[in-house]
Amino acid sequence: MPELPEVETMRRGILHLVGSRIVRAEFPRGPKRPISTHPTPAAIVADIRDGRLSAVERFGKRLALAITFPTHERWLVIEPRMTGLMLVAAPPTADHVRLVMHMQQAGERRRQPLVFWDQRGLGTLRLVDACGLEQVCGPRALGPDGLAVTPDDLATSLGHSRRAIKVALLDQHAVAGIGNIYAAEILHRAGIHPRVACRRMSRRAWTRLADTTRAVLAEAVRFEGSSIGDKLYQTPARRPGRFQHRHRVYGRAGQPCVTCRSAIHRIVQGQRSTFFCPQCQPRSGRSGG
DNA sequence: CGTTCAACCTGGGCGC
DNA sequence: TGCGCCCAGGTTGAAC
Repeated sequence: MPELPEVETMRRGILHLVGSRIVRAEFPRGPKRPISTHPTPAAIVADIRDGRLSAVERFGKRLALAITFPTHERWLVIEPRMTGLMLVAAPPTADHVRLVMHMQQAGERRRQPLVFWDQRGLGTLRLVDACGLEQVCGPRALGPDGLAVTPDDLATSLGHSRRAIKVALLDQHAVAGIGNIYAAEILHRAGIHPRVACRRMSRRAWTRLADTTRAVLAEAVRFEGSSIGDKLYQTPARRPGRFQHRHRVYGRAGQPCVTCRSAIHRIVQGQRSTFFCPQCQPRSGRSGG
């Protein structure tokens, strides 16, 4: 579920814990199968204990918690994948709680749990040093962040690609943070057909796409992400996001386009659903407004 | 280079 | 009620 806006909302929702100490951490017994971690859960628990949360960063769809000690620093890199959530409120179910960090602010007695919850368990946790962070979240691993991507970034990395633009937008090496929902919403607002080959994109189209990408993602952050059918995704305080009310194409196959009233189409690209309006998103150029 | 498929998982919705 | 199937916001690696 979580794409850039959802992960950014997670980041903001736990920022108030910066400065607090990890008194204790645990991987609960509940889940049937363990999630993927590196190193082992036991090693992570031992290595983050008594560390101080000194920063919360986001790299594309990944969250990175800086944990500092008197002598060194570690980063806990969290990849929520489909159903992972960071929570400071009571989790939806007890049996999908993957990691609990008991946080304590300096001079306070009260402990506050910071939870990673993941129903499907496809999420991953990695505890790395600064060098490891570079490998996992640095520019060799991820392209420019979706909130800051420029026309030049896109034209340079994708301008010669034969891939369909929708598929390319999901490539985290090209732009970091876009997933299936926002790829559809961005292309609709930019008036670009999802099957257009990257190499056929004009300079104007790259500009429109980069500008729209930043705008849509920033707006989705303001609305705290998308909670489809109020199901899984919620903010750390367990509020649903509100950007789903502004979706124009995602999940709307057969329904009228909000701008031109013609029916939204659903196709499959790279084994994933793509939603678009054939009227507003012509294969070449731009028809209407 | 690019595409396709399977795999990793749980759970909701649907048709029968 | 139950079963089988399809679907889902992501990523990876192997095969072609």
